[in-house]
Amino acid sequence: MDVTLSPYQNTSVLETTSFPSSDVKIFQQKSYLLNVRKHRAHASGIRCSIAEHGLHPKPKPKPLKTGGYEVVKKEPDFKGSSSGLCGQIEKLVLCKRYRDALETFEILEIECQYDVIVGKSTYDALVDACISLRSIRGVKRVFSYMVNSGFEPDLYLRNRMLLMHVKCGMMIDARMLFDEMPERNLVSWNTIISGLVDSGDYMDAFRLFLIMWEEQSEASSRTFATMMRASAGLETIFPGQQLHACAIKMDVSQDIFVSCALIDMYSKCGSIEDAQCVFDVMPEKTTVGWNTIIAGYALHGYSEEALDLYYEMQDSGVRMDHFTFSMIVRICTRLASLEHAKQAHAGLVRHGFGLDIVANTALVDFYSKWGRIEDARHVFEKMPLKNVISWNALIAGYGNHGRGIEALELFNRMISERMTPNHVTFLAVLSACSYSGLSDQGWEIFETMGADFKVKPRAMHYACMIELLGREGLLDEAFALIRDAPFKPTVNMWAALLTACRVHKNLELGKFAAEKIYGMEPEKLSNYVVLLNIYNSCGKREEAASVFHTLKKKGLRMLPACTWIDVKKQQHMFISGDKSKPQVQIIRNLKKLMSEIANHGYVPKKNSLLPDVDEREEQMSLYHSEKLAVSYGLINTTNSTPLHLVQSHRICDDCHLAVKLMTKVTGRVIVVRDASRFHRFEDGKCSCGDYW
DNA sequence: CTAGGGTTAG
Repeated sequence: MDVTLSPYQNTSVLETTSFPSSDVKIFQQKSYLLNVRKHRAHASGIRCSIAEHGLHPKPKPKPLKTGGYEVVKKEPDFKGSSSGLCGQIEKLVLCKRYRDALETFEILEIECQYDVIVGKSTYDALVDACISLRSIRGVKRVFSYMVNSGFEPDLYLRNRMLLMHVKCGMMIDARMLFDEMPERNLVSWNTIISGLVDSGDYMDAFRLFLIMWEEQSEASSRTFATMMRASAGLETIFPGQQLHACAIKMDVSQDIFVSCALIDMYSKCGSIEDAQCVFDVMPEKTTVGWNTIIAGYALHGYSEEALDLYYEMQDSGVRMDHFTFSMIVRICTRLASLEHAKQAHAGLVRHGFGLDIVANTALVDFYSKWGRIEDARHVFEKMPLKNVISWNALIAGYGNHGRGIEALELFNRMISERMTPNHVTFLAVLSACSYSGLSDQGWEIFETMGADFKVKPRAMHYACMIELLGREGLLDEAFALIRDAPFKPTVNMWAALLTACRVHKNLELGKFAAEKIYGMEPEKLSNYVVLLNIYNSCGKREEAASVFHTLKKKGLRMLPACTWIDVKKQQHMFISGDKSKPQVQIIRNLKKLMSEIANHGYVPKKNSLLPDVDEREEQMSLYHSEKLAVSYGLINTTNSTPLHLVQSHRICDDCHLAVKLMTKVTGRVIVVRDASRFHRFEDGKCSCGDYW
């Protein structure tokens, strides 16, 4: 069967299902929103209908930040020698030369002590400089100068000082400043609340909001936009709904910022339907609005729909920005869609975002995940600015391609370029060592990362080391690492051990690991299958029957194994065991291929010891979805085209061997993303080093 | 009088 992918189909198995679609819940939310809309229509009848016809007045343009930095008349710097320094600072800030501005301030500070009275407009400029540079040192110096020189700030300047602390993440000082303010206005409240949200203290944000609501009984659209972010952070829909209702009562729900924040809140709290409703009634669909709803669909695993929305956005004539392209590249990464990604890459450059760090990092990730590590490298080297995420993406790319030496070289280059590695960097480096069998280097890094780089090994780093040991067949050592870990072993650690047991055929320890995993994630289908297969392999019929019984009782259903392949910009899905008529040509070609690879040493492998997918029929392996997909891809593309497959399950031993040899006889590159990792097959070899 | 708000990458 060769189906063009229809909406939702590709998401059922592959994507996360963290948002169970409880019909009742959605129904309630929809009716809630319906009421909300009625309420709004009632509250502002005429405006509403104007809005729905797209005639809603545009929001006022933001006033430009230029001007307003004139020297304060009554308080110029009065010691002759330093006069002009303040004016200089203000001018430097206007030219965005923030570092120079702070340096000039330092001169003023050291040479004139507190004799120079710095005016309000200069402080204002210094606040901008500190915020732009995120300079904690700068904040402390500017603030202490103000206090020590006896300058008495007014409410405006106090708010600016508060903002300066908030934006630099100095929330303890900001809280003190806020508490000590002789008077506060709405701006003060909004500023401190947005700081709390930025630092992830969503509950505190709500507490302060409630105090503000009761004490001042006021709030603006800005307050709601910020509070929606707090609700989104809580990932619970109820508070957000309450705020939505308040926003409607205050007649700010149509505000462009509030609308976007609402879309984001609803999608992050699990209701893409409500997010869509808010998007539908947005008076003016801005770039950010589109971006937010696209991000929402992507978050829920509806990658196809997200891509459709992106093309709709394109047609609507709205300007696309670096946010848009970054997201689209990431969506393409999940869809394995080289064509769409290439177009997005072109669009990115055409629209003038070719230097954007986030979008380029997404591209590095895309190219390296889809077997084009040289392209990833090219994008990376052309980036004028790189951050730790960019480095991590490329290092992980080399690791996944089984090119550990290059990954280590990059890591060293990163250190020499004074980029600080983080825990993700070490994950990439350690797994690169593991994939390439660089066990000495891996151990050295694992043992020194805490002391040398202040990154304590976490569970995932342990899992990497367990895999490293597992590859070498050192199962007892791997088990010891789990037992002696300074924290409770995680599922990932046991899973790494289980993989090692599967590859090295250690049933006893494998059974132990599988039981542990089963105990920790009793709702996950694949764990039942693994356990079931292991019991069957051990001949433990009774245990197997009991697992099967529990599975039935919980209503979990075995899903068929699926593979998707991109051919000529279309995605096609194949299901294991499908023998329907349109397959005839695919099967014929497959049989021909199988006999060809037999000449290169192919011997069918028996069912692997612990497959992820239930296999009841012995001779079914010819009909495995990955073989069907490869056969289809080979028939329908030209000789040099690489094939890209995504599949719901871990590739089996037999398919892995078969695909390896197929790349040898056909000269193709075949890239497979399976449930556990990435395989790049070329010339009879696989990047995973035959361990997965 | 000024100031405070929404979306992206490993």
